[in-house]
This record gives sequence, structure tokens and C-alpha cells, in this order.
Amino acid sequence: MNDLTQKMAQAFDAAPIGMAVSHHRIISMCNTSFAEMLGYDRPDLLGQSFRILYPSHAEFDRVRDIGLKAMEEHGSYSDERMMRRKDGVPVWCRFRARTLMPGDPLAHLVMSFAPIRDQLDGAQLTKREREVLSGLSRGLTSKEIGRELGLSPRTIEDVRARLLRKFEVKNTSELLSRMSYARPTS
Amino acid sequence: MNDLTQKMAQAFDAAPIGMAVSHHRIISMCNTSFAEMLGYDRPDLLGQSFRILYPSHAEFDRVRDIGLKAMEEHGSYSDERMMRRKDGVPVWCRFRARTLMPGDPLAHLVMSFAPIRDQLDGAQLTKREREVLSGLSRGLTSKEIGRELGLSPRTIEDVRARLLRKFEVKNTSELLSRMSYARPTS
DNA sequence: ATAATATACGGTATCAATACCGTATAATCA
DNA sequence: TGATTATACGGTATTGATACCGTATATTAT
Repeated sequence: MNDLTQKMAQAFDAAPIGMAVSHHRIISMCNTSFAEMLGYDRPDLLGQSFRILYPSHAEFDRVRDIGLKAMEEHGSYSDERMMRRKDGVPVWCRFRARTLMPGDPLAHLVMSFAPIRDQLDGAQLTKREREVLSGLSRGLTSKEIGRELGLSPRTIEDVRARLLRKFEVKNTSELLSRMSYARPTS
Repeated sequence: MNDLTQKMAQAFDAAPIGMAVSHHRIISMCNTSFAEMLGYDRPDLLGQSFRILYPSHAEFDRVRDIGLKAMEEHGSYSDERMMRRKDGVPVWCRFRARTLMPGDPLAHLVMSFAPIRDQLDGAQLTKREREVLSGLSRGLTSKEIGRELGLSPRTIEDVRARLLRKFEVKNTSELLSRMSYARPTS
């Protein structure tokens, strides 16, 4: 085996993004970022079902079919999904997958998981914060968001200030550039 | 060499996201996604300077210092940046880097590149617009960006206004939210 | 060659954003 | 139970963003 193989293996392990390989939804390999992102030691994950990394059994079942068709056609698939850390904290991720067997996509998958809010690590957004963030991403001012939510503009400014503190950013532009934002479900 | 190493190397190569390893800004390894994203064959990239993957020499010099401090402190850094394909077409990417030598971050870097959008709604960005956008995504004010680029804050405001017109957005927050990674198309 | 655009800079005017000061209630948590 | 946090709102003060007015040169496209 050559030096290139070793280099690639090292790059996989040290990658700045979570990566994993699965065979029929069983984790056969993952890198350090992936294990850290989900709060596990790597040995605890190898051989395990991906089920333990989802918020619920229902969610695990649901995501199975998502993207299957896309992978059969294009060999790859991408979406945003919620993963569950060992301590139970949900982690919102940009998920990408490529199958090495397009005829049976789940047989051999290589995946990447990019935590969307890596600055936050555990702190989740409140309903209000999501609502305000939704307005901000649409370019609304505090006054406009206040009207939309039936609140004082002053209150919106409070929520904005809280978001800036939480994400440790200087202003709203930096906030939105750091976030890929999922629209509020509430 | 064991089977695990081989598995990790295969996962690196088949990863659904562009990945590369550099030593002092020279590409020492990259995967298939990375080469494809930038329109090269992998052998053409190995041993090359990262310079050829940036829109300009100045841009290449500029991005060097960005994130150096963050990598010295935390070992990793992430931003959004414009890369240049072999055919000259710009590719806007979510960039992530982890250094294996925090004392000299550029000595050994593992990076991931996730293309955000292949063509920005037909509007291509000029060098100045990219430079200003980079500052905005880091939360800098027009005054700060002007200092960084050696220009009048007034000129930065002109570029901002042009960006807002091009993308038909109301303000910088909406601009950054539209440029942002994995934004659902509405 | 003319038109359009990008670059670069000056001014002013207005509104928005941010950071403080304060109060108050409700919920959650150790 | 006492501490913390989220919510909600009032004030003021400062800075930033945006939109206009103008000029000028350089490049690019038709």
C-alpha cells in the first residue's frame, strides 16, 4: 500500500467536517469531527446503527426514504437534517451523501455532516428567535418584524441583541452569513 | 497497513464534498469532488499552488491572512469565499479548514469546500464585489473594509449599493442570507 | 465610436442598528 | 427558594447603512 493511501486516510480523519461511511445504515467508519460533533468516542460508533444518531425512531425511518430516488438517479443527495448528540442535544446539519452502489444506494454510502450552527453548540433557538431570524433573512427591519409579529420594535431589538450575543458576532450581516437558517416550524 | 486505512482513504476520495490537503499553500492531496468542482483532473492539481484556484493573485494573497489568528487559537477556521474553476467560472464556497500545526497553521491544512451556488442567479461578481462581500460576511463595517482594502469608506458604500441592486435585495442582511449556504429556494 | 458599466470619491439627509440606562412578568433550573 | 433566562417595553446616544446629489477615469461591450 502506498503513501497516497496513508495521506488520504489522514486527511479523512483530520477533516474539518464530519464524515462517515455506512453499509445498510450501519456505521462502518467515521472521522474525528463526526464523533466529536455527536459527542461520542469513535470506537463507540463503529458497528452501530445510525438510529442512535437521530432524535427518534420515527425520524430515523423517515430519513431512510428521503433522497433514495435522487441517489438512484444521480448517485448523490443533500439536505438539512436534525441529528441527536449523545447527550440528547439536537444538532442541525447540512447532510450530503454519495452512494457507491447506485442500484442499492444504502448498501454503501459516504456522507458528510456540516453543523450549521457550530458557534452555538447546544444552545438552541427559541421560537421568538427563529421568528425574528426569519424576518432578518428576508431583509426586514426591526420595525417591520415587530409589525409582522404584533410586537414593539423595541422587543425585536432585544431579541436581535440576544442572537448577536449567542453567536458571538458583531452584527446582523455576520449573523446571517454564519447561519444557514431553517424556516420556523411554529 | 491495515484495512481501516484503506477504508478511510476510499471514503476521502468518494466524499460528497470537496476536500484538499495543503502544505504551505501547495496542494498535496485532494479528492475527486474537489477536482471535479474546479474542473481539473486530480493529477493536474497535486503539487500545484493553491493560487491557480483563486480569482486573482491579490485574492490569493488576501485570503492567506484571513483566519490565521482563528486557526492559531482554535485550530480551525471557516468562511465563505470565491474559488475559480479551470474555465474561469467563479464558484462560491463554504470553506472550512483545520490545521494540524497550530503554531504554523499554513504548514499543514486539511480543508473542505462546499459549493454554495454554481451561478449566482446569472450575476457574476467583480473582484471588488467579492472583496467587499468577504468583509461583509465577516461582519466588518464599510469603514473597516475600506481600511482593509486601502479605499475610501465611500467607495465601499458604492460597491455595497451595486451588490444590493444586482441581487435585488433590500439590505446587507438579506444579501448575506441569499449568499448563504444551503438557503432554501423560495 | 458610443453606450454602458465598474471604479473611486465628495457631499448631505434620513432611517436603522446597536449599545447603553431602566422596569416588569413568566418560566426554568439547580 | 433563589438565580437565571426569556420575554416585553420605555428612554437616550452613537454609529452605521442607505439613498440621493454630484464629478471623474477606465474598461468593456455593441
